[in-house]
Amino acid sequence: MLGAAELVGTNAHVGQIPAVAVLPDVSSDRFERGTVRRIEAKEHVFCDGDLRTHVFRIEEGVVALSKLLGDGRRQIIEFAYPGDYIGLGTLREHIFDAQATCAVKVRCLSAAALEQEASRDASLALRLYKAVSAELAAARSLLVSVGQQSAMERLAGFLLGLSERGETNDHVVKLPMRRSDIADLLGLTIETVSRTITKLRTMKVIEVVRGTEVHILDGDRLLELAGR
Amino acid sequence: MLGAAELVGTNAHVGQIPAVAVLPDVSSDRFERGTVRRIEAKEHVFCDGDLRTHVFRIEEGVVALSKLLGDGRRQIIEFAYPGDYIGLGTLREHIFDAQATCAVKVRCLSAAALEQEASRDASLALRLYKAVSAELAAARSLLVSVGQQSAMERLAGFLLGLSERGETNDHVVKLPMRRSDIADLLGLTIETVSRTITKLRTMKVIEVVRGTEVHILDGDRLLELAGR
DNA sequence: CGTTCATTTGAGTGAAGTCAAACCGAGTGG
DNA sequence: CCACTCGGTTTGACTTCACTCAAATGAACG
Repeated sequence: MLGAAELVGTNAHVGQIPAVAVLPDVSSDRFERGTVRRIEAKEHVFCDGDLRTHVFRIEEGVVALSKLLGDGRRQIIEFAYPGDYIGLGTLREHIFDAQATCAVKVRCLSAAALEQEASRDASLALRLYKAVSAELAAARSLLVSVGQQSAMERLAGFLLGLSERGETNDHVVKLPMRRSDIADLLGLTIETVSRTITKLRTMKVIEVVRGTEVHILDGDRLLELAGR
Repeated sequence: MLGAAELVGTNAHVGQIPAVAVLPDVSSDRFERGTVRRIEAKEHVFCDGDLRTHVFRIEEGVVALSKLLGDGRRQIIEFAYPGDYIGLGTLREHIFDAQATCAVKVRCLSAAALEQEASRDASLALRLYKAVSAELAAARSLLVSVGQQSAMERLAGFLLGLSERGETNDHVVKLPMRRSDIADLLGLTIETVSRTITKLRTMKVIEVVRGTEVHILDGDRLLELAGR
């Protein structure tokens, strides 16, 4: 097993930031070990093309996984929330950017050690399998939305998704990301996202507080609008 | 372990079709065991909502994995080619349709037995992990295309993808699916797919024989048009 | 209080969608 | 062997939803 020292400063993009808490965790669960590291808003956890040296578990905050096209277009693949893993897979290099949308804490796990252990420990390997399966389901569901639904359907679905995941109560949704992040997730532009939110407001389906907090006034209507 | 008999006729949608070849395979590899079953074009291997009793490996032909929306809109998630697995995951029920685009042969593997064995055999679990990881990469790449690219970019990328996978030589691509399948994969309409193909023809980038065979005349140009 | 960055709103455009008709190739049966 | 059908594909005319460009508004912070 790798020592904590080897987990610090290995990624150039966050290398400048010292780990806030170094916890050489003694838990028997591989998923619980590793150092925790703080990453500021807009900083990268890793970049497209980086060697995939670590897998990260989000402890706090939200990380956007995205692909940047040559001309600046960007598709967000998913938002990773506390408890989610990023950097899983079998490729030698990352093929996406992982960028903090706000201040974030991640737990760093050595990818090599994880996979080596998984080749001996079936239950660990199965957990990896289940974790990627969940990501797969999420990616496919987003694909359906982006490929087939209107701006309104996509946004309504997005808000419902957040409210279901929500730590707080079901009809108050905190948006921990910018409009541009939502736009790039849903395959829309900032302007379309904004106009659609405005439309939902004028329809009295939602109410927006300080731009970042959405109150769902009419959940049934929102469900309809999402097409389900 | 389940015997071959238990792998036959368990799926209502193909239950009428007797297995063409019953092969109680003695291979030590779980992935090689199971009966092979023939499925005609347009028949379902499984449906959205079905219990996930089996995992299938495509032996021959192409299967479209898709999600049908209430009003008839459809998003194809991926085309599964020989060697690919469909039905992997951890959910109790399927959440997509799997439909043969042409005559197909699939090998049927009991999902329960597979997962039970994986919980004991780490190398099997790791193979499952890698298989799903590959699907995840494919789904994400399609998502980027559908979310950010123009009709021309999507179609050019699709043709390049086929030519790279191609069994035959690199600049002849067989299309084993209808225009509507391509449209539903790329998040376009039949008409847009057709018009875009026509544009590629008039640009002398491709040539189309009997609607189903695409000859790539100018691969470099096609790469450009795909945005890479 | 001014600067900066994010969001909203407005006006006009365009890429892809819709609806409708023509076309084409493969079968089928007179 | 040819006329007819039938599914799939192509083409045409028109519409629309979301994009682009541009300006106004608002919130956060020194």
